Amino acid sequence: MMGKMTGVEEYEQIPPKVLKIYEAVIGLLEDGADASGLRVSAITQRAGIGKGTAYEYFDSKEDIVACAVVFHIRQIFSALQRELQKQESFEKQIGWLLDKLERETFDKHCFIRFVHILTDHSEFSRSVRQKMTTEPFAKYHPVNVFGDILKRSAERGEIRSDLPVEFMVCTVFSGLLTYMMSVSTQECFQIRPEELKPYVYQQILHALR
Amino acid sequence: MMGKMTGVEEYEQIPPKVLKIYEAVIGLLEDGADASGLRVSAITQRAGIGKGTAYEYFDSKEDIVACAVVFHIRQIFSALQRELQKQESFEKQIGWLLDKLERETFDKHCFIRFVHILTDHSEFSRSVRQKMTTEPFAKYHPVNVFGDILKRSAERGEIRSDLPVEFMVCTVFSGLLTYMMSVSTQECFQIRPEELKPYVYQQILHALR
Amino acid sequence: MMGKMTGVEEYEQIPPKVLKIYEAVIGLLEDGADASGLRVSAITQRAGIGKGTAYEYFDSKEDIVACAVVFHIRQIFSALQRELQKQESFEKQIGWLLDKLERETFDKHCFIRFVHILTDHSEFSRSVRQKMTTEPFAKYHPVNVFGDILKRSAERGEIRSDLPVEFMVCTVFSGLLTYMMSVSTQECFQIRPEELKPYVYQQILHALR
Amino acid sequence: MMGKMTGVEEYEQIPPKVLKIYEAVIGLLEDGADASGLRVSAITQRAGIGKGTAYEYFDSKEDIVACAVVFHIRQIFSALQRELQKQESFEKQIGWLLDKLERETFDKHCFIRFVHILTDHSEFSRSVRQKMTTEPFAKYHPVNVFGDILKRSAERGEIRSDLPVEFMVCTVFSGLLTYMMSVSTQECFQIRPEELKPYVYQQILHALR
DNA sequence: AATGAATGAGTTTTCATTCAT
DNA sequence: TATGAATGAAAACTCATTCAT
Repeated sequence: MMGKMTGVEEYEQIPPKVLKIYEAVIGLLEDGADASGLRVSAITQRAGIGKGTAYEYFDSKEDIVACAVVFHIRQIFSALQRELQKQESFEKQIGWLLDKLERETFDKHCFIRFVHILTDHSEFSRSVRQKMTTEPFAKYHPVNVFGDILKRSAERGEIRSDLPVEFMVCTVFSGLLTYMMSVSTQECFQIRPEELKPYVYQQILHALR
Repeated sequence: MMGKMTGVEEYEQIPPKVLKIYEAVIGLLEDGADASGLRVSAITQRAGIGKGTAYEYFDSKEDIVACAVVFHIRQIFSALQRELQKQESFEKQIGWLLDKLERETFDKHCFIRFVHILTDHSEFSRSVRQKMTTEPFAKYHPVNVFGDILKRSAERGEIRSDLPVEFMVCTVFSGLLTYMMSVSTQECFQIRPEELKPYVYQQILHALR
Repeated sequence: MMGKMTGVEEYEQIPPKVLKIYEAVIGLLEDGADASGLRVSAITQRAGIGKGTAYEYFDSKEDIVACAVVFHIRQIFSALQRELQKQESFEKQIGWLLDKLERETFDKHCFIRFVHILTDHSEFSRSVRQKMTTEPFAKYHPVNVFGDILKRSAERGEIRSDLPVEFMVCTVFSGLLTYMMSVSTQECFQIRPEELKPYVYQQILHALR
Repeated sequence: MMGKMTGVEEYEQIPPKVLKIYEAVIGLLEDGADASGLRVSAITQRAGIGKGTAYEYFDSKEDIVACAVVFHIRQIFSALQRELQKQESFEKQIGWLLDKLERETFDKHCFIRFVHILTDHSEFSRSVRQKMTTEPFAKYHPVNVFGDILKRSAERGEIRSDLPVEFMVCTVFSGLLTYMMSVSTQECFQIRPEELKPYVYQQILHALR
């Protein structure tokens, strides 16, 4: 092989063993491990490959995890993009998003992970953020995915067009976050996600229309 | 000494060496380390104490870090509570908060860390959440601190009172977090926090009034 | 205080805290700890004294344990000596011994410990053996205790007098050992101590009469 | 590698590095260390392997030592079994044993170690005893090795057959141990092993015929 | 004389990384 | 290319001993 993985290769260019590694990392993260606590042996064992093989494709453990997370975020958001584009109106897009986040724990975790990566200042997050600015990732960057949706909705006149698109992205994020925080905090204060969903829905639409 | 530290002792009951440990942990986290990557030797060195001393007060490294984080969150939010109560109106409280988060990196990190702990599902966060539900922590629990503020504002008629207080807490949190995300996302699209601040301010007030 | 304990002081000269230490060590050994695995904190805690206090009386942990074991062996065998001397005949002495070892787990362990110390070649056993040759321990040395009994029995004509007393001591030891081994090995082959006792009794008497 | 070592694998299935570890442990024990005082670094250094390698095959230091001791006991006693079976009569077997124990310090230590393990009640001995009851160890279990010898002798009419075989095993063991004790007790009363040997020989035969 | 908090040297143990196969 | 046994540097953790009180 020529060079090592960067995490921003096109899907087709990713060797099958690397895909297995990515799946293993994400699986372990879903199971509650945290990024810096992952062990290479756990990853390769779950991936069903030899430990040495991981080092054929990556330079270090940190690299493995960062690439896997970048890959995962891209997968989820590119799928999200396709699905969102199928919805007819902005209202339906927001509704579909909230339903999706209610149904798919996997996507919810990915979204939360993305927010963490955007906000914290650990070395790990910094390196993931750096990878996410590299082409060809940019078009799947969550900020761009939502930005596109919003731009088109504004063009169609479904939402106001006097606000900078970046502000509107923040509004959507903030709404989704509110919703997901409420799910995670059910332990400490009692609201059920179903009750909250319509509030959030209204809040986002109200702010942008 | 009787038992080991739990992280929810009253400030006066915390031995001086333990305070040094807490300060060291927080200092290292502010410097960009992430919770599970901290080394006991780094902590005790920074605290200026012997390595064994840490184990006089705590059972394991995980415990040290979890207690320090719990202590820190409590310190920041109890101070925040005092300050917020000095503000005359809800509007001024939100304004003061945004200003504070812009000024004080320290508080900003604490806030972000708290939201991460509230939302992710790692073993570490779970243990911190568990500690935060233990008395006498509860009255400084961020959710309660903001809950109180919101309840009083609703009573004074400054904000609507038809929404569950928990939802309003989430709204405030996610608004603040969105603001803080903008700092990290400057890399990928250009919004400056100063520009976003008034928008977030409006959005929070708008959603709650 | 002048010098540190040697383990061969007369009972009256042993300070109360040292007696507590000895009891704690023996108690821990009875509970299944092995000599080199004992911890000073466990000993002083069980003794109900401060950790530093142990070092007022002893130079090191090894010293504490060796002195305690020497003390214990002496206590048990000096008590044994007194009791044996009350028995009228050699036959009754052997019978009483076997009954005692069946009843008193404590004494049994002491006896086994003594045999271990006589036979193994660890640094610890060497140091205990060395202490046991120091006056005023000698008169309670198990070999002498049994030697005296046997000499008197020979003088009274109860047992043969053509054998060196050392050989006869070995015969008694060997018989007792057979009995105690059978108790310990009940796990792997099925004999009950009660069944074996008469065999052992006969074996010893038979060999010496 | 699948699972960790248990100490009862067949000789051929034991990886070479594990054999080196076993040899190192036994060597260190022969040199006077006691089981719980062994250091992993001393073991691996003597074995000529990396420290981490020991943990590829075992879970803990305790495990390493227990497995090594079990292995050693089995080796010695299976060799002993072969040799004893070559002797024509029970008399010759006992004679050969005493000569062997006089000559071979190595075997003597193994024998003593075995008796200690059989009789004391430390956690370590308990775990070794437990391993020794596991197949395929059982057929080399010292009690069985001697039990077989005695059963055959009884069948050939060389020794009495009215005694339980287990009791006879204990008699042989305690006779041999008594002999070995004399070496250690030379310090306190003067019997030389050579003088004692014929006496022990007679005593064992006498008790069993 | 008695204490026990503090220590750090010395352990055990882990695990990313290498490299011979 | 793929492997996983072997490694050792670095980490967590222990605990005998000291010493200020």
